[in-house]
Amino acid sequence: MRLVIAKCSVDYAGRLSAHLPLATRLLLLKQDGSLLVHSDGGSYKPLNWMSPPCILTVHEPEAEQAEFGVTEVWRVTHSKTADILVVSIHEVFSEVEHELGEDPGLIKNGVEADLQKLLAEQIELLGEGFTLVRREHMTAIGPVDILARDANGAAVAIEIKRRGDIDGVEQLTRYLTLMNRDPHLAPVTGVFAAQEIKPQARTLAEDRGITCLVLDYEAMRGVDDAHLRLF
Amino acid sequence: MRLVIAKCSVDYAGRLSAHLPLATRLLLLKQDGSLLVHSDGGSYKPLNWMSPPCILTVHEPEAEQAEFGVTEVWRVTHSKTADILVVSIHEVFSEVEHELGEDPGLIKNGVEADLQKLLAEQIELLGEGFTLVRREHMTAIGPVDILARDANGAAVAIEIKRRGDIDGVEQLTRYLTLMNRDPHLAPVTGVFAAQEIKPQARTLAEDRGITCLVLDYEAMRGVDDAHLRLF
DNA sequence: CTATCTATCTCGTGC
DNA sequence: GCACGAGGTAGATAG
Repeated sequence: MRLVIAKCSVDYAGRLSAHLPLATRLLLLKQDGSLLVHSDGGSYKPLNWMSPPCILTVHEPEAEQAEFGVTEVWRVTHSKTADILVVSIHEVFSEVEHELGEDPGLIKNGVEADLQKLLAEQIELLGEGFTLVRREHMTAIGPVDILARDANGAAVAIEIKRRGDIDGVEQLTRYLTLMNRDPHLAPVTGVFAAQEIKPQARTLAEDRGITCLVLDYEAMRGVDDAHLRLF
Repeated sequence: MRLVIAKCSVDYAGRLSAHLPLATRLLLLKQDGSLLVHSDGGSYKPLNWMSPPCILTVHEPEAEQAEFGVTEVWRVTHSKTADILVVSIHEVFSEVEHELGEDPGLIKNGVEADLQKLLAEQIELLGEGFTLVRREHMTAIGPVDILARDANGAAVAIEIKRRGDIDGVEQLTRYLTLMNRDPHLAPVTGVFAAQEIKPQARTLAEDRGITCLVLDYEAMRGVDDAHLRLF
C-alpha cells in the first residue's frame, strides 16, 4: 500500500465522466493497482477511484501541462471496461509505503440470514401450533424465505427483512399470488416479519391481509443461546 | 487527516455486529472524526468504518488486553445512533498527519437524466409515428418519465431506467393503473425502457402487457451529436 | 425535516 | 461465469 498526499486534479471517463479541480488530497494505491482519491471529509466513499483489475502507469506531463505546474501524470486504466482515471499531480507533500499482506476479512453477525435461521428455529413466534415446512421454498419467481403451516394445517408464506419496506410487501404479494394458483398449497396466507416495519409497509400489508410480525433479534438470539446452553 | 498503519483488531456494534481479526491495516482518520479501516485490496469500501458525526477517544488498554499485546484502544462513537467502533492497536508501523483543507468537490457529467432527454428527442425509437407529448408528466402518485402517443394517437407511458429491475416495472404498473382510470387518457399502454433489462423484470413486464425497450446510450448520444453538428 | 430514487453502487451467493 | 438480492447501503433531490 502506498499513501501519497498531493496537490492534484483528477479526471475520470467511463460509465460517466467526472472532474476534480486542483486541491490537496490523499491518493491511496493498493497492491492490486486500484486507486482511491480521498478528501478530508465526507464519508467512506472516495471522491473518485478505480476498482481492480486495473493498471497504473506514470507519465511525464506534456509541455502544456508542465506549464500549468503539473509534475507527474498518473494514468489508471481498467483492464476490462476501458474506464480511465487520470491524476495530474502538481506537488507531493508526503509519501509512505508499507506492505500489509492479506487480510483475514470481516466476520458479520445479525444480518437477514441470521434472522431467517432464528425464526425457522423459533417458528412458534408466529403463534400457537405453527410448524416449519422448510426454509427457502422455491417458486417459479424465486424462493420464499420460510414456508410454514398454521395450527389448522394451512400454508403460510413468510417473508423476512431486516427493515420492512414497501418492496418487501410487494415481493411477498407476488409470491402469494403465484402460490395461491397451486391447488396443493392454496389457500396460502402471508406473514411479513422484520426487525422494523415502516408504517407505509404495515398499512399496505394489512390492506392485503398480510400479517405483520416485528422480530426482536436480541431476544431471539438470547433464546438461541439459552437453547445451546441446554445441550 | 491522519494516516496510521498498524497491527490491530477491530470490533463494530451497531445495526449489525462485526469483527476484524488481528492484522496490519490502514487507519484513516478524517478531520470530522470519522475513521476508515482499509486493507490492501478489495475496492473503495473500507473493511470497517464510522461515519460522521462521530467522536474518537483514545484509551489505555485494560490489564487483560495489555497482556495480549494491546498498546492502545481507539473508541469511535456515533453521536446520534449509539453505534460504536473499537480499534485495539497492537503495533504502529507508520504515522503521518497532514492538513488538506476543504475540497471543491466532484463535477459529474453524463448520467441517467441524459437518457430521458435523449429518448424524448428520439421518440421515434419507440416505433413509426410515435410523437412526444411531454417529459415528466404528472400523475397523483408522481411524474411519469415520458408521455407519448403512438401512430394511432393512443397514450403511451414510458418509464426509463439505466438498469431495468423489477421495481421499475412495479412503478410503471402503478402509473398505468392510475392513468387508465382517466377517461381523457385511457387506454394507456406502457413501455419500459432501459440500457439493460433484467430477465425477471422483462418477464414481469411482458406478463403485464408492457413493452420492453433496450436503449443504446452510445448510439443515442451519437445521433444527438450528429444532430448537433447539423446546426 | 422526511420520503424517494439513484449508484462508476459494492458485496455476497447460488446457479 | 452471470444474475439476483442485500446493504451498517450512501448520497441527492423533491416535497
